[in-house]
Amino acid sequence: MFALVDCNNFYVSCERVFDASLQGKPVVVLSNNDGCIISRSQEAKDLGIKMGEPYFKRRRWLAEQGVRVFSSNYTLYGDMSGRVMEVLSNFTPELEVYSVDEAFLRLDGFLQQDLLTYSQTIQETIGRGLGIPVCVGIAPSKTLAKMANHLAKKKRQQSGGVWIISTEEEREQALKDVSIGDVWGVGRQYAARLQAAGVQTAWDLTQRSSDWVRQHLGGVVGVRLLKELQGKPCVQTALLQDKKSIACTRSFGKPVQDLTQLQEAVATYATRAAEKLRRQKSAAGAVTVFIHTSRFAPVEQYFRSITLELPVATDSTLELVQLAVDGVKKIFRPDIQYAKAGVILTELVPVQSIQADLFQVPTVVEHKGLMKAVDHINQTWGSGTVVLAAAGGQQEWQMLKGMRSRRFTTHWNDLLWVRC
DNA sequence: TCTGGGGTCCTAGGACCC
DNA sequence: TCTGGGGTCCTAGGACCC
Repeated sequence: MFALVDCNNFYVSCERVFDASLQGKPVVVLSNNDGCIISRSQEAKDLGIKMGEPYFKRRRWLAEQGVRVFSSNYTLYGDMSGRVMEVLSNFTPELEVYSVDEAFLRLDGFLQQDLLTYSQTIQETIGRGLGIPVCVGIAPSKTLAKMANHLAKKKRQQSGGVWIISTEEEREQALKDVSIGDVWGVGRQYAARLQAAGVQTAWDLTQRSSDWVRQHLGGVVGVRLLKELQGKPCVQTALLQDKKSIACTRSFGKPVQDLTQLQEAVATYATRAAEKLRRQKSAAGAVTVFIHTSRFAPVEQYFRSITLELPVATDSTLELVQLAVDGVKKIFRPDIQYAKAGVILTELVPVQSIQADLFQVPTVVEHKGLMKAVDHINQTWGSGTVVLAAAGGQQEWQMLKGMRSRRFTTHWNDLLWVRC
């Protein structure tokens, strides 16, 4: 059996841990740059606020309703996520962290009744220890465990936040209770196509033949989904593995026209991406840089990107920043109002197995000591304590995040501020 | 005025090889 | 009239997830 443990309204719940006055109130957390609403407390959902709504459209209304609004504080959420996962790891020999707020636990050899009390213990332990409410779904496959978790949330009153699918009858009932668009792996496009073909619920899908599903649902992906719904596990999630690409992309706080400013932004993003790269002990063989206008603005649209290959893979911030800055110069066109830029590192390889050049010391080696020192300083004193001059000083393009809470658990100076 | 960011996998088709 | 068989690699695009 698999359990899926999923934190409720995760970002809002994190904010509530550090501010008791948020309990019982409508609260929302915004995406980067204060763009969209991406986490809502139950009270906010009850007010009719939708996932992904642009903040600016709702701003005044939210204020009128007394909704508490936060810019996103990913440093805090990431740290809280790590603590939740550590607690969960005590409950299973096999924990698969699936996303920032959810994880699969392998639970073999339990009786039905034991599963229920075990789930409640998990809920209580995380609730008491960390102040984060969670729901638990349990079933014989990951897709069904996702479905069970969905039902646990949907029928919170009845379920207490735990839902178990173990018997044939329970499986059939669950499949009939969940519409096809709510199935894990069925997005908007497929949902529309399936509904048009007469498939309304998960149960309807399981009544179709394997060949039919293969034709109508993305080939082998659909067939795997079908088996999972039948209770035969075959979906592998392997998110604990190293990333195959690493990106840092951001919208600007206000439009940018100036090449120097674009280069500063891109240098900053390349620095962040390089930090992530070194954390997983990889080196990049190629760097992609892009810049573009706002697709919502009624101006001439301009989308450009360039991919630069490295002769020898590297994890050096110095080299990656240089490449990114050179790249943006090549695709830059003046008189354009840029809204967003990004850096994507690809062709990642383990730093141990870099294909070296015969006549040159790889920068992975040459800059190793420097990078180690920089990472150490930034980890100890907070990211951004030391940066390259190429990242600029004023950073006028910085995204908006005026309503961010303090990074209570990770930043020494943020904590000090609270104490003072 | 103001609309996020970061990933994965699969498929089809083209180019190329023997 | 009739024009093989088997394979790899790469890329773009489309779908999905949180």
